Amino acid sequence: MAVTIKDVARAAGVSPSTVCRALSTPELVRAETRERVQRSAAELDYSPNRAARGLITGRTGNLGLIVPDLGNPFFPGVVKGIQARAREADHAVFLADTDEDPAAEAQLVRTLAKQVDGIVLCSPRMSEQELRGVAALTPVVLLNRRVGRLPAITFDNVDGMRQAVTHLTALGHRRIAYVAGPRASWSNRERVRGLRLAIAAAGAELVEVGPVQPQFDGGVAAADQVLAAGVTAVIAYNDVIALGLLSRLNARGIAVPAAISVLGFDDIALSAMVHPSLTTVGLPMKSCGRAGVDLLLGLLQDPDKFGTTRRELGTQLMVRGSTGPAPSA
Amino acid sequence: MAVTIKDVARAAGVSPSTVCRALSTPELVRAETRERVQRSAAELDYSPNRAARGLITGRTGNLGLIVPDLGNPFFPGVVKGIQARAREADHAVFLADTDEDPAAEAQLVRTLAKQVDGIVLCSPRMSEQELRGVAALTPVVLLNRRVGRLPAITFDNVDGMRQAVTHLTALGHRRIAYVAGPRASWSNRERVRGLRLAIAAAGAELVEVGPVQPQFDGGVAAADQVLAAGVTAVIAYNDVIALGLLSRLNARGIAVPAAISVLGFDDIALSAMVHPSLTTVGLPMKSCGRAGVDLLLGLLQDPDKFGTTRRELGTQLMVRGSTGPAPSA
DNA sequence: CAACGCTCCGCAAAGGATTTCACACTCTCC
DNA sequence: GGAGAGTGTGAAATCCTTTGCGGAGCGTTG
Repeated sequence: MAVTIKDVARAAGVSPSTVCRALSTPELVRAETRERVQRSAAELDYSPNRAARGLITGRTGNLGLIVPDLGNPFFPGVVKGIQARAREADHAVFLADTDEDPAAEAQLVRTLAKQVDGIVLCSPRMSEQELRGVAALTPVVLLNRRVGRLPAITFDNVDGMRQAVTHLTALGHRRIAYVAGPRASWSNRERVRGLRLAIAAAGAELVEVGPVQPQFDGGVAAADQVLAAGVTAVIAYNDVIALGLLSRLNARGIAVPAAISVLGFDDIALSAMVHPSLTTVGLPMKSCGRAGVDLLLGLLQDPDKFGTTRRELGTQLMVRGSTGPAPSA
Repeated sequence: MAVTIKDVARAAGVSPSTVCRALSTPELVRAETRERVQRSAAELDYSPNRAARGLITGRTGNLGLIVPDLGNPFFPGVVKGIQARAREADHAVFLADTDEDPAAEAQLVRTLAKQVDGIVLCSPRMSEQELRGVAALTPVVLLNRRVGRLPAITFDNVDGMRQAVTHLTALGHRRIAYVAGPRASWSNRERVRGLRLAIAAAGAELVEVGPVQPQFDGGVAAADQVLAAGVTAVIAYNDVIALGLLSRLNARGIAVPAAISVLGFDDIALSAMVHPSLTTVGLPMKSCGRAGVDLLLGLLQDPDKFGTTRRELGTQLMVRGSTGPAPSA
């Protein structure tokens, strides 16, 4: 039923070999023949069966993409970037959502490994050891995590925190709370590191709250501790937590930013839609996805390319309505 | 490098044919042999090359999934449902995001068609004609859209609107605005239909505003028209528009729900996180995804199964903070 | 004892594309 | 005019798995 290389060969009056060459290495076939073949292929709307090709070339033209939770608005941005770049490179993308289950991650890599040329692992939750294990199975690129010398795209969390703290201290805040994300999270550790550096440099004071789940309810739960800590500003591990904070503060009748400033991380679309809108450290999610695919495809072309296998992307503070001058009291 | 059926055959001291049979049709091979083969396969961690299998069986074990925009929080829910169900059935999922481009949809179907057993089309934007065209290429299931007799999973929009209007009229609202989504949207047409029925049944009055883009800014843009219409309640085509409404109303100092009630559609996660939280008609997104995969897999097993190729899922009004009694004035 | 039937397994073909190798042909140059 | 180089094409092998067909071996029956 589907049109095969033989059909094209018959239509063009040549052998399958020639069809293959005319389409994949045109310079090897005489101009006249080439055109005849290409015309026949176009007329029949022929495109090679990728499975059959993969069988012999060893390349499938597919990429795997594993994310912890599509429901977290951070990920769709990354996924879109990956999608777009992969399509440009004529690759299809297998998507798998692990529901935040580290065990499922490793399992899925193993399953996908045989069907793809490489896998993009988005904010993987599994241990370093497991990660090295699966990296031995198939080419892998890490997004938003760094482990040893494995290829990875990350954000400059430290500089992001510097921007955040600079913004807050410029507004007169001297005592700042941080609502921590999961201890196992690499990006949380990086953000804490950057935060401590920036706080120390500014001579300010830091109060750490948490860790909490990086979800709305985590922020809700942390809000009262933040208030009890007597700070004038709070930085959340991510925007979703910050939104939870805003919600609870609002419910308790605390004015934002008049009484307390709130600052998030990620710049998910939602952040601009709430009231007050959320000041946040923006991460280039789409670029991250694109860069990840670029890196992976590069690695596939030239497997021993060391050196540029890791990239760090810049961040940008988005100042909105949830931060303001420290209360003069 | 990868372990093939021959490796297993050698290890077990049988032919590749026997290995294949022992693993896929165990009853055809003697118990003793079967166990030996299965043990060897397990030891070598063998699993059949799906591309090679697909080449001969004609089934790839892959499904395609096309969504207009992952950034719209409605879709990740559906995608997660699809993911989960597909994985249970041991199928992998190709994901493609069209960025709301109807032309890309048709193109992607054509590209994916050869690599998958069937495709789930999520809220497709393309025309009925194109839709029928691509349905001829490969088995297709529609989600959130109905066209002729094509297999489809939809929501009971009419009943959803009935619930919404019943809720509002019970609160004393008599004059209600509707902010319409895109004219080309099937679900918008259905919602309008249900709305008119319910409004007529309740003897209330309807003011239609829009259509606007189904995005935050669309809601922002519609808010002032809604206010000018002198209504006491407004129903939005979807939650994202409703959030835009809330934002603009808040900016203009209009109290919600004291001065005006706002009601959305979809129940995206965000709706519960804003202030006031959004009353909305909840759609079972995950179930929708699961049902779509079920339908598709059923169709693949038995291609001539007419009758149960279309399902409509119930909706559930989620009453939250954005709706209240009509102002007594 | 011969014939038949059954079970279990191996051989070989098939599926679609790529690639190596060899063949045929043209052209050049001695 | 024939040897050699170079170009363009086809035949056949290969990738890995599945499956129709047939053969070997054994047990049963007339």
